[in-house]
Amino acid sequence: MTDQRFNPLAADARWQARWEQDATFVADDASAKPKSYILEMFPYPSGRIHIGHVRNYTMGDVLARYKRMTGHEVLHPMGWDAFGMPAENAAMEKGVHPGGWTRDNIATMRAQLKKLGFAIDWTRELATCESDYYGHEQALFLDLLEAGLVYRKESAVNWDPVDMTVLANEQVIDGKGWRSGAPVEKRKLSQWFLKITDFADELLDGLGDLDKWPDKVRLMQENWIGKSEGLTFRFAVAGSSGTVEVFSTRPDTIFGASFVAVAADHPLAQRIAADNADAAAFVARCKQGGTTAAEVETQEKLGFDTGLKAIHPLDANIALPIYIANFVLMDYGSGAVMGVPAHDQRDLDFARKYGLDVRQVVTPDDSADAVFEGDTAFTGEGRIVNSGFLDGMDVTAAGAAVTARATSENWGEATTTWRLRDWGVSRQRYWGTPIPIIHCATCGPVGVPKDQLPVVLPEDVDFKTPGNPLDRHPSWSQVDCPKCGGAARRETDTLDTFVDSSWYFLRFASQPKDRPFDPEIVRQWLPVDQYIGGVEHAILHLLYARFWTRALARIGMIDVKEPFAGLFTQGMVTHETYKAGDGSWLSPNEVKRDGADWTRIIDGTPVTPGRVEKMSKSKKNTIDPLPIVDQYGADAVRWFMLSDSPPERDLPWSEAGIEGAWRFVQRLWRLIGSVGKGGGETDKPLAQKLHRTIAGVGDDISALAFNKAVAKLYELANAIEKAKPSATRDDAIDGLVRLVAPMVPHLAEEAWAQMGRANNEDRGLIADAAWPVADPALLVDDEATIAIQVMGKLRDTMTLPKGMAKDEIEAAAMAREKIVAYVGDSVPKKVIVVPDRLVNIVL
RNA sequence: GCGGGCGUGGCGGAAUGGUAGACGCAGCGGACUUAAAAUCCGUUUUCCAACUGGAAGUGCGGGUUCAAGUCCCGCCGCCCGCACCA
Repeated sequence: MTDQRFNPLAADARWQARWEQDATFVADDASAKPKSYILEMFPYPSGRIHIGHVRNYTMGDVLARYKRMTGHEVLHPMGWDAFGMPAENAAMEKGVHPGGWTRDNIATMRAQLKKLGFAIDWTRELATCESDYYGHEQALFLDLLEAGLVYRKESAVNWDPVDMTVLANEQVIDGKGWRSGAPVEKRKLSQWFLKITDFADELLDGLGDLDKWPDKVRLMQENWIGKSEGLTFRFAVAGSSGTVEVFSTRPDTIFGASFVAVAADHPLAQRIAADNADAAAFVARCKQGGTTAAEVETQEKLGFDTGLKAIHPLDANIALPIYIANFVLMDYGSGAVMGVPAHDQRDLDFARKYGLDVRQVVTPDDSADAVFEGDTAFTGEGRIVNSGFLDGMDVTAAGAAVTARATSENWGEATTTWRLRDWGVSRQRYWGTPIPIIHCATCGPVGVPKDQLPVVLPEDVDFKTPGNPLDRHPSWSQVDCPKCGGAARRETDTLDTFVDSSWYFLRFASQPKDRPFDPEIVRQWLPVDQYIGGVEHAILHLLYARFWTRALARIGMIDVKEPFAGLFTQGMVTHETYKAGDGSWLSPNEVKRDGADWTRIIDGTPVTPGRVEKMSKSKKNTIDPLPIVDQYGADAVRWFMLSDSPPERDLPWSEAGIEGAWRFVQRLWRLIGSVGKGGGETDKPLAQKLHRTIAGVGDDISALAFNKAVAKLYELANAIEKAKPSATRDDAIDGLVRLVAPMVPHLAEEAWAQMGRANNEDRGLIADAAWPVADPALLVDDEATIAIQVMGKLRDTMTLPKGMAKDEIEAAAMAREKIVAYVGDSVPKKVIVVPDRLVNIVL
């Protein structure tokens, strides 16, 4: 009845054209069905689709198709995160325009995605680099500005003194600019910030409701927001009227303080540096190096003794040296800390280095030496010692006592501090959304009136000189002030691309021309039911999108607070690496395998296979999925993406794996071709297998456990192959086709048509067919295999009817020949019986 | 440095605290074939015994439990994030 072999090249094109022609996957805003919004993180148009994309979109696609078959109206859109630095780098390196480069890449990648047969509603495609997207973003920015959620302040950037340009963190390598090689400096610029800290509490509390998010992501966000309760208090500075304010989460250790440290850009440090050359040199040295936390925290801890003394608020006889230190961050707390070396590792390292006192004030036992030995700080619970009125209290009580005293004596107060900082969105770059602000000498910064939006990026820019082309553009920035009409200047910074990705899921739901979205339609689709992307976005993108959504909710534009009800973080695709004799990396298509050995194809020289690693251009272990799609068809590639590795873990790409998938696709095809040979016979074991598979595969797909669904489908296929022709077998094949349809949709459509089902249901497509329903009666087993252990070791198994009483099971176990041999004459001390599972005899 | 995760055969992995290794890949043996491809059948944790069996075994070291891959404590290794990569 069917062709001998499944021909994916013909089938893929045929069904893709059919789906497009029928508008099969176009989401209907007016549908009465329950909605399901499935979204994968949209790609950056880097040039070509890579395997990671294929894996990501295949997962979402299976879920989207499964939801369709289970009666949902599915929204599964696709777009392009199209602004960003790679386009500008391409412009500088290849002399192409960022816009042209980006749009060409989009065209290529769209065509590539279409070849994979994804069930995407392409009518909603968007690209963030087009003014019909970013213009609305500018309007939203102005709304937030009006609501008081946007402000301007100074903030440090990485400055390359040779290229005279701002560098991104990834452009700073070992503290040097990636192009110039010059040591990078921190430089302060006036920049725009969004008040995400206003939402810190909400964003933290909201995590509690996100029960379909991985715990690890919620935990990471919780730690990132970093709520900490403590005491803000002031030290008087000896010999002056000034004070230094510090924040500490451990006020109980206040008598253990042996120094105070301030950040290099703390006002006190600045003041001292103004008339102390050594201090100025130290402050300048702290400005060297990059701005990242990792860099700051791995630097050698350095301090500069200012000579000033801080008076201990609880004992005026204690004077603590005040240091300027490179590990204290101006952005956190008050930019100054008290150092308690005995109970904080970083403080201890610092004290040892500079020969400062180390006073122990918390003890886990009764030892109460005033002097702390050793190089490991004690940070645990214990009793307070050497601390005057606090002695004998536990850590919590002592903290409360100090806070109460500070409050009553007015030198400090209980404070909640957050690690989360406001979101700096200014970027000194061209290829991004222009910030819709006009700077006027008399009126200050003024928002561009909404009727003048979008502020469109000029196309005529040059990239021959480094720095921001918008800033250098001869006329673009010259405008009149919207308020006073006087000569003014446009803001030439653009928005962080994370802003673009903070609301694209709203625009997918609804895209009117005259406003960012229609709130009514957004209400229907949002929240996204299942969002899928890499863990690398666990914090920034996901937190910013949560914030942006809440900000829009606060100003009354939408009523959803959490954009993503369900989240799944998928693993990377990895590949073995290969090294030539000279140590250079080789790509997989430059090498071949001879038995256990690997050789280089061009000259037959030996090759050393290396570790399986994340695909990267530098190690040349990348695989281009498109030639593989052309060779094996979309279904084999999709099947391989789903089999074996759990989706949250890394997937090692292998030639053998794709060939295995190809063989399975062909095997399925032959199996389906054998349908219709049965008469009226039934085959109960096969029916049970089918219905268990139906139940299991549905559960597995819902949980995104695709590898488990695949394993169950293999088992069903094996069982059908072994079964004799029967009506049950034909039913099982029908079921199998429906069950594999979300994963190998082209083959399933082809089979559906060949099986003559095309005219029976809906529009004749399996994409619209119903997901089978498991018969509960066939899911239960009437027998159980029971393990028999003696002293916890498996010695025998027996098969008994399900639901037998414990004592009957025990008696049956004790009567087994093997068990009698093990137990002998001894009387068991105890026998544990888990009905239908196991018996454990303890001697 | 800080935060988070992961670690099970040759490989990818499966396993509500209850029979570790389902399912797949690769390998090995066989059938079919003039031959090959394709396909099909069997086999495959390690060690000892070589028949039926026994012992060890889930990164390392401890612990809880009748029972631990799973729970607890301490390590090691690798991966992700650290606010201007997306």
